[in-house]
Amino acid sequence: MGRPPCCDKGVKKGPWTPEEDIILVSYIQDHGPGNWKAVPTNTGLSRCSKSCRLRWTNYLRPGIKRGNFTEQEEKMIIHLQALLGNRWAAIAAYLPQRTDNDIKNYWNTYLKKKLNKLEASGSEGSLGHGGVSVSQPMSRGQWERRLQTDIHMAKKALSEALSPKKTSSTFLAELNSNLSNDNSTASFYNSTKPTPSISYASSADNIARLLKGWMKSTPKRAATQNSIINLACAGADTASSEGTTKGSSTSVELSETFETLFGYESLESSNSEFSPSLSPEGTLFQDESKPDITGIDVPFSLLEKWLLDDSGCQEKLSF
DNA sequence: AATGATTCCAACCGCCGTGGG
DNA sequence: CCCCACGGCGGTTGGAATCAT
Repeated sequence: MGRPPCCDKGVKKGPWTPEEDIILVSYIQDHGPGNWKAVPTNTGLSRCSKSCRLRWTNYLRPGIKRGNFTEQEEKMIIHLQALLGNRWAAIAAYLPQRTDNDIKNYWNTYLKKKLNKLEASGSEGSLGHGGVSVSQPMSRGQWERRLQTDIHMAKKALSEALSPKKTSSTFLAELNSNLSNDNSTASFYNSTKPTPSISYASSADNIARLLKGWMKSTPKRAATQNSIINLACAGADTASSEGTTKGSSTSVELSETFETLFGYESLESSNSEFSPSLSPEGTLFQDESKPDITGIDVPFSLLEKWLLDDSGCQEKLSF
């Protein structure tokens, strides 16, 4: 039997208006994201719950970077797509500022063509393992083993970082320092060149910014353990998981450690400006759309380094 | 300038997993 | 157990924007 449509007839479809966005954002300000079923009822929006959730997670949620994928992001997507397949939500976990929908669109409209073009032009191997359809000098199994090794190393590094000598603030300071010192990473995080988007996109941005002060007044509501981990690690469930390590004991321990170490207060004090890169608001909200970061194992910078490190078997991308 | 083709992306659709009753 | 509601995910689509002729 077919499942009845989630949306009754009468619900509005199509593009969201600024007014609808404001209503939705206002509601989420008051109640926090979640319980989407109740959103249309409580707001009077003629939208189905899924539509509301999608609008929030893909567009209105703070901390989203739109358009202009950097070369680093591009590489990461290619790498991760090769590793994980079309698991866009998992891939998006590694690109905290991007939504799965965005990545999926980017892949389907741009990267896939690029790769196909490369393949057709005979520059086989130029992507190394990165290209899905490009011949792979290293087998998937080999990549997974390498990944495991790197994850192990990353865990070790994380443990060191979490040693009692280091306070959360120093760790965060180091993290920030790493992010800003590493050229590739810095450019990755700081490339906030505004999208030449339509006017409404900008206004949606502004709507998201309305939330700037909200989390500070209601920090606990949407703040979860994972979101805090998100800030430090920025997602890493699937690298090791691919059906294996979600919720592993190590992950849980690390999660708990993070939870203990990083209270909301420390996050708040370290970020007064709404930053698209390391904003607590952003990451907190990202948690709503990417909650499945339970298997946090690897500091993002390390994983990213690995992903972008082509020394092993990756040649320079030359599109 | 007009028009047809192509690109891009926001939003929708339908399936799946999960948790509560 | 089974059923159902819900949230999440990946695939697909419609139409606006852009490009080519």
